Amino acid sequence: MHDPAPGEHPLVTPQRLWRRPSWLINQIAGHAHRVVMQQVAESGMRKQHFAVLAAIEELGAPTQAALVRGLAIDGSDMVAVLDDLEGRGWVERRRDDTDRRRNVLSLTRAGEVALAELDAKVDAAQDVIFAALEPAEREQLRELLARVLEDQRRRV
Amino acid sequence: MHDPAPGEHPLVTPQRLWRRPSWLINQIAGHAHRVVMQQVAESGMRKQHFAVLAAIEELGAPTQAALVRGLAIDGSDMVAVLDDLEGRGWVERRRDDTDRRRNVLSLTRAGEVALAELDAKVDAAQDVIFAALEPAEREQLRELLARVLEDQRRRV
DNA sequence: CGAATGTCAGGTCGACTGACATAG
DNA sequence: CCTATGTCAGTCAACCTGACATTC
Repeated sequence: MHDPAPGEHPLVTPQRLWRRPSWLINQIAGHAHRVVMQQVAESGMRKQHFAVLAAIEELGAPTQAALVRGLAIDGSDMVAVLDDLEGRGWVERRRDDTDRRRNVLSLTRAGEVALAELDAKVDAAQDVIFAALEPAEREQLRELLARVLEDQRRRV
Repeated sequence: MHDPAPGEHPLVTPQRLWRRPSWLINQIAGHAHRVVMQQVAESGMRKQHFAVLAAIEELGAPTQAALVRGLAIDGSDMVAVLDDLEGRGWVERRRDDTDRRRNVLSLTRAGEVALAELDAKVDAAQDVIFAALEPAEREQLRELLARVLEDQRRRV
């Protein structure tokens, strides 16, 4: 289309929505999801795969149930994600001897390598998403968000 | 730092995720979605219905395409939302005489009433979601988010 | 027994893609 | 011709529900 006027599509959004933090968060979450996925999809992964890999490495040898609670990923989906990661040889599931209901998870060496790659890509995505903010402002935002999330979890 | 812990589950989440604003935003967006939906579902609505109603009222008599751009709702989904709103008698679609590709949208009086109700419910949801923040902090958060979103839209 | 864990089948909402007819 | 607009069909990731067998 030709561009005669400076604003061909004004891209108007009602004040009613700009004033709701929940709407803003939702929009940004959508954008963030797109950016992260674009990075992560190059390795054939999704966001949850990264979260699960990161959690397993950092938490030592967690059970599935621990990840379900800590990552707020549904138990049904967790099964599918772990099936996938196990199929790639990045994660090992083994039955806990002391409580045979539980699966204890661990990373393979290939899993650690994959995690390191994903980690860099997700990190790069942050810079794209929050490019508008100075480092100090980004940290300020992070802190406010963390407090909101902590409060939300406390009220479960 | 330590949980008062009536429950035995520490609810551990890796630092790797808490340090990524995009993960925090995603978690909060999920929670916000739940809270808003719970409010709005009482009227048999969804979030997008509210956004569309609010946009039509505030923008005057927009076209569908204007809403698609301004609200970042996909054109396909917009059709379904408007079908629904029109079916309830809250919105009217009429062909634009000067450009017969376009649908011009307007609220009925019943639509205005419904919007007012939804508006109050969505507003109440904000207080639940961001209860952890003082009013000044909430405004600070809103401003940071708005800048991130403005930047994101500028880079289309 | 009751509770927790992992698994499976299925449903919903929102984001998206591709195709299409009509109109400018 | 080419673009914009609205519509339709259908995919996909994330989220959620309910049921179930096994184990504590």
